[in-house]
Amino acid sequence: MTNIENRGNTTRERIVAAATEKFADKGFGGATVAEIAGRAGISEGAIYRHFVSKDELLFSCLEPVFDCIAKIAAELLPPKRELREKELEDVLRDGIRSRLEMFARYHDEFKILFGELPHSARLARMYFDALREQRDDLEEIYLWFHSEETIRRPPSRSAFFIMLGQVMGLWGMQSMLRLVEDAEVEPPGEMFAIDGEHLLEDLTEFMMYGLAGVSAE
Amino acid sequence: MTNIENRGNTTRERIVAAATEKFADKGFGGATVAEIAGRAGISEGAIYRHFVSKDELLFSCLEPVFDCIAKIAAELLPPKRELREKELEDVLRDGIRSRLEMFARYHDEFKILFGELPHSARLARMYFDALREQRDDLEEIYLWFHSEETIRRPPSRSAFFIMLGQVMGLWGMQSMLRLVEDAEVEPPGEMFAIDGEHLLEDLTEFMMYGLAGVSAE
Amino acid sequence: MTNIENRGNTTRERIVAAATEKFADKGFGGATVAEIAGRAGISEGAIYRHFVSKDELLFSCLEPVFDCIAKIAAELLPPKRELREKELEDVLRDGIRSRLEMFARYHDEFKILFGELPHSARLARMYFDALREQRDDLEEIYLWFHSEETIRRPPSRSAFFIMLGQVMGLWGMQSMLRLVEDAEVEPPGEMFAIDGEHLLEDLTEFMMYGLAGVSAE
Amino acid sequence: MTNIENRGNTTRERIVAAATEKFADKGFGGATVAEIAGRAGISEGAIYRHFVSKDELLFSCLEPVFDCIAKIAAELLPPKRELREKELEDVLRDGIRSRLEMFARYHDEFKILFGELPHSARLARMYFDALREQRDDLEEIYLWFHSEETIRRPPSRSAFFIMLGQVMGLWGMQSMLRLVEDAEVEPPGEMFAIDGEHLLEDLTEFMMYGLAGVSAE
DNA sequence: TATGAATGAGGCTTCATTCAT
DNA sequence: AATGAATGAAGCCTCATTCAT
Repeated sequence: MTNIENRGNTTRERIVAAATEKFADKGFGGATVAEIAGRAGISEGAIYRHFVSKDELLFSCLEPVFDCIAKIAAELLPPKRELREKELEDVLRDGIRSRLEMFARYHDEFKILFGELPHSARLARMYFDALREQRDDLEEIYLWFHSEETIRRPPSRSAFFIMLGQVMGLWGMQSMLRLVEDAEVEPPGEMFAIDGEHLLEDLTEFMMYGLAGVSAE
Repeated sequence: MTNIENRGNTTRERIVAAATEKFADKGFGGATVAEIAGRAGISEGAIYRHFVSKDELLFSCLEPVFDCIAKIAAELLPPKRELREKELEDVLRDGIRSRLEMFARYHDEFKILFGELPHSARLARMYFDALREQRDDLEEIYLWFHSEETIRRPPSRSAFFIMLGQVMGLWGMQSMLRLVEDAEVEPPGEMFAIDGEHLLEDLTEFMMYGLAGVSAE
Repeated sequence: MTNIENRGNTTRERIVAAATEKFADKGFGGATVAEIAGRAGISEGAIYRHFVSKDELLFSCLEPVFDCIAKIAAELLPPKRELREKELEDVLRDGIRSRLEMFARYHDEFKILFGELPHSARLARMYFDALREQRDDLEEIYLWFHSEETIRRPPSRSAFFIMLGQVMGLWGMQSMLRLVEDAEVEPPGEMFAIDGEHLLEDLTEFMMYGLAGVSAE
Repeated sequence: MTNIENRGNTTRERIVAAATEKFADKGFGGATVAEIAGRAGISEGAIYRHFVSKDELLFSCLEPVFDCIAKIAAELLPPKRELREKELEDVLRDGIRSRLEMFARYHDEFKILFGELPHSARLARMYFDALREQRDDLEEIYLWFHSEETIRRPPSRSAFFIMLGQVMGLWGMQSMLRLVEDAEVEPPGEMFAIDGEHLLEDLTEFMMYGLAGVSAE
């Protein structure tokens, strides 16, 4: 357990770091303000000098995720302009990689987000707002590759929804992996002995050609 | 909100029904014994004649899911014997359908399970145990279709993990859909206006051929 | 643990036997009606057909003790009439023996009584009433032996109080012994390896001559 | 009822004082945390900043008794070194007096201790441990006076057990007296109209020479 | 700013007692 | 008479939040 002090110089940053850790570990309801304060190395009351309530602290913890989701979406745009020079496979690989990296980097934050999402209308609203933006970028890319005849079918109604499902699947894999890594539970056999780089390749291939497909050429 | 009395005749069943509803709605920690009792139409203390603790009540709520997961795995076996007569596409479609149905039928239960999984070692262990069994069946099917040359590649280390990811993705889609349906939040545009039957077809197609692949023949 | 059914044929007697056992073991407050019912082999509700409340059950358990205290006092009387033919030592020995037997026979009951006495005015009143009767008998005996010049000093104000103290001491010894015998705790060395018959003799001698005294003759 | 604030300046001390009072009055199980808090003039929850549980509070209340028992035992030692210059009678009188004072000073604490002893293995163990130490000191004194021929008989197996009984008897007398003094019950006649100084003398005499004995000289 | 004791509402659980069967 | 499910009051304990220092 690294010294939490490294993660931020200001008291406020230390509190957010401690809270993120605890919320991820025990859930929002399961973590207590007292233990967050303890982890941050300050007193219980001091937290309320920086955050008006435990709820506000939660949203402060999640700020980075929403920023990150927005940034990821933004990253899709620039390539779009150079799309001519790119293969779908590379775009897919980059998208998967950046999302896996995002989930790894902000694992605690996403764990909190997806954990509380179902019980907080406000959070759900925020998340869906972030989603909306991505969809539009996604559509542009989709249509481009369809016009290039790399993607065979025009975007069905389900298309973007399926892509969302793919991202959720990515999260599911990541979090299962972490659950096992954290050694809290016995892993179910060699199923979880996954090598990151191979996974990325296999995933890209799967999303390109499925289980049974081959390249059209 | 339907009358909960319909869901079971015995008090015990009514309690489980009420608890499942509340746990799904607010999370295990967020739901109180008092409100479960209220929903079940009995007094708080009465719950403890039927369940030794709130924890035991949680596990009683989840029993159906574990039974169901086991049953789903079992369902894979019989088709396996008739595999010769079946196309991979049909097997895939059936698998997706049965999982979507499972997630729909036991939506509350899975919501509880996946919500508590990260914070309960015991639950995680139970879930992973259930997973292990499925993997073996999956492998047999995979190998069969590979020997038939329908599936192009031998099972990589990632293969079953990716399949797990696909199932998690299915759950992610379902729960997002429900979140929106429950009208607690504004849906993010027409992205969620999904028709079940089309989704099933599109998903099957996607898992068969990916975004860019075509049939080998 | 002997079958409690032996201790009484009627349901009421079985309840009293079970309650006495449980009250002695866990205290009045610590024992629950449910476990008493369980031990008696009947249902919880059935107890209330025989006793109006847990309190009444307590007093029913203690009836035998009060009867016994009265009987012990009565036993002192007959010897008094034959006092001429008896030595003080024998009277003492008999008195000690009968009390040790009483404490052994009604150990549970006395444990309950002395346990609740300090917290129940009603119980205290009942006990003191029983005490009063004994005092009068005691005085008669005391005076007789004093007139015989076996007891050297006229009864001081403290005399009967000291005798009461001796009886309490007897109870203290008995209950300590039982506590150790019940093997719930490590006995403090060989201090508790006591032989009943020797104890009786030693006690009689102690009460006759103290640590340092000798017979006057 | 004196203002409890006098008994300690710190909140913790006030809580212990209030708890001791309540536990003595109603027993450990009978006293509620709420009424202890009320008596201490603080809120219920505040108690848990100072004590981890009601149980721990109990042991904190009893600390003084165990300290005192140890001290009493220690006090026996110094006189032992000056035993040559002392009469057994003085040693007895001092021993009785110090115990009566101990029981008076820590009356509530001993009431709690002897009340819970039969139902708490942990407490019983602690008490017996304290007893063990005393026994060794007692033996030394006993043997000394026996070698001096003041005590007539070599220590029988029962000897120390009888001494324990005497101490229990002392406690019995004290607590009966207090029960009556507290005016909760009608005293059983003049039996309890005891004068402390006379009692001490009479007890010393009784323990020296019993009912019938005289000095050997 | 920071502390940490204190609050008070509320959570889980127990249990004497009642009541329909 | 008996059952045992149900009640409801109360007990122990937790914790977000406040406040005097």
